[in-house]
Amino acid sequence: MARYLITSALPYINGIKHLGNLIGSQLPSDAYARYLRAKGHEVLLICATDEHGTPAELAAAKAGKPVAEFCAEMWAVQKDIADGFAMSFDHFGRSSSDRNHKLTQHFAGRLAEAGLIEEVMEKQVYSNADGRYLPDRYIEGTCPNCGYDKARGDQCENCTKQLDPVDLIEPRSAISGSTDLELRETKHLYLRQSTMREKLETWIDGQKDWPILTTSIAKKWLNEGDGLQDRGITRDLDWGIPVKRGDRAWPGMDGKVFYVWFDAPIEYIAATAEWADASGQDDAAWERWWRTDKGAGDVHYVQFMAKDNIPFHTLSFPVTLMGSAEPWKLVDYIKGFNWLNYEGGKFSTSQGRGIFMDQALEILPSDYWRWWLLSNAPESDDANFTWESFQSGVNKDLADVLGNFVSRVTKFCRSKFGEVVPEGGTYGEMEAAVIAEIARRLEAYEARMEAIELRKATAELRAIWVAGNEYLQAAEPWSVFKTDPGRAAAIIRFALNLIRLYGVLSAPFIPVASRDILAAMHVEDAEWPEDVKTALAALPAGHTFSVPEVLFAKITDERRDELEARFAGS
RNA sequence: GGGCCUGUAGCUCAAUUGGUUAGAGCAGAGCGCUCAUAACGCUUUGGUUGGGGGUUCGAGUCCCUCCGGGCCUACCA
Repeated sequence: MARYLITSALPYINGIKHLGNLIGSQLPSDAYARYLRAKGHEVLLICATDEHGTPAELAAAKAGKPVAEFCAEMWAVQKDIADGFAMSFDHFGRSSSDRNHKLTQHFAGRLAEAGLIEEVMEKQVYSNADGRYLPDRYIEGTCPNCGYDKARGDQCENCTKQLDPVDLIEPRSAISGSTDLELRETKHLYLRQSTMREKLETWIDGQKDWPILTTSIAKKWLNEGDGLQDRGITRDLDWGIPVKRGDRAWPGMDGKVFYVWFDAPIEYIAATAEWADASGQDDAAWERWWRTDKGAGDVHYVQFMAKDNIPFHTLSFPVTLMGSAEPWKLVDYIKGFNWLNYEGGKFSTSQGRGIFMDQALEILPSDYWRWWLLSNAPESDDANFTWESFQSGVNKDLADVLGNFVSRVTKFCRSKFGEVVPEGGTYGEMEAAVIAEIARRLEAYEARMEAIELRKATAELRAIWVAGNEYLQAAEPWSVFKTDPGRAAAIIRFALNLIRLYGVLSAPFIPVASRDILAAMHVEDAEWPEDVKTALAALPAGHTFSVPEVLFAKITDERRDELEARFAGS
């Protein structure tokens, strides 16, 4: 029994996320957490919405709502959808919470005391028409390098040259199109990351088991050019966490807020505090997960995120934690994911291309998506969603292999023995062989889960399901029944126990179906098996069950074609 | 431009980190079974591991080079 703190990257607040976002962090973190809980570990799974920044303000303006109201509504929407996908978050927080305000200001104060904050006067583009400062990305103009007329202030998408907004010819606001822009002097706080470069590198070099994807991205930032650069951690915005030094005002920083990337990871901690508050616990309850001086020394902390988030989790956030000179828990393992593409291209919000989380739930139950996404997770490379692959995965794995196994066993039993585990007969070599096979597969399955190799884990789980069909085919209870009903009873008793075991083992990936399977078997609480032979004796003769409804309906070719056309985009 | 990842069967992926004959699932072919969601099981077709060169007793794995795909490059998050 160990203690695992697990965080999923925070989904941004400005809209409903698509399936690529889902498989990039939330879904794998849930499968991992469910597995560890089932194994009896103490687990805390944390997620939250990331609510600050210019895009949130613009999305709110577009919706015609005050930003605070907009974020509150979108948080509720995202929470509902997460519930719809059976995410087992212990807490789904908000980066705009009071807890995060306090903690973010606390960290800023500590960093300032440690001499890691520098005040810098800089020039920022202000748009009079929009009444706001514009981030580089929101300034458009003609590229001085290639003449492309929709170049952005940070980079020209046409020639990929990196730009500064002042380089643009005829710059305009990307929000309003206004050319009424001016450069204004404004003061900002910079986090002196560069001073901690060596400390970070030592820390990262000590992480021998991190994936290449993770360490290579981190090392790149540490060593490229002049090395790790200092980073602005404040912005001229209304919506955000006001710049304060602990609980004291910060002279000269009135009206400014912390940069979203400074406060977002701190929300991992704040959300844990929100969890304690919501469950009526005191500060010690969350501090034992985060403070190594208050009980977090034995915590194993795993972060899930897509690859674009890695620099912030390997560099900026650790600088915040280490720089505070307080004993905060640092991440032990980062699980990074590549991208999920849609039918060979990118998911696109603006073009309506691909599938969004709310739409997915309207089409089919969450387990269908969970299974396909997790068994095709972009772990080693970008992955590709196609309707054909989705249909095949759902129909073959879920309907034919698992669903049909449950169906054939329970229906056969009902017709020959009634809805009760039959008695009589004995187990022989055939059953011993199945027990050995499943024990071997289970060991592999557990090893894959512990290594967070989810694709490989699903392959092992599938093989465990297949073993049931192989057994049934070899044992032939439908033939044996005619000459030796007692032996047929033993076979079915064993097969019904396999169903119960599948219900237990499948829960990390398809929790709803697992619950349905166990409910059909009239099992209240199912523990993860210590020993396969014992687990396959859990349902004794005389135990009743109910033949379940069809667990997984197949996706027909017509349905697939219809969905494919519907989501093709404009 | 720079850096990183990647290329294995028609498709999606493996290959115990340099070790016998490169394996699975899907798709295809054949056979079997009839309990079951026309489901299941068995057998089987299919690869010069992107091309070329090198190191080695031995290379899918290491090195060089060429070709293809992808990502990152710090103010979108």
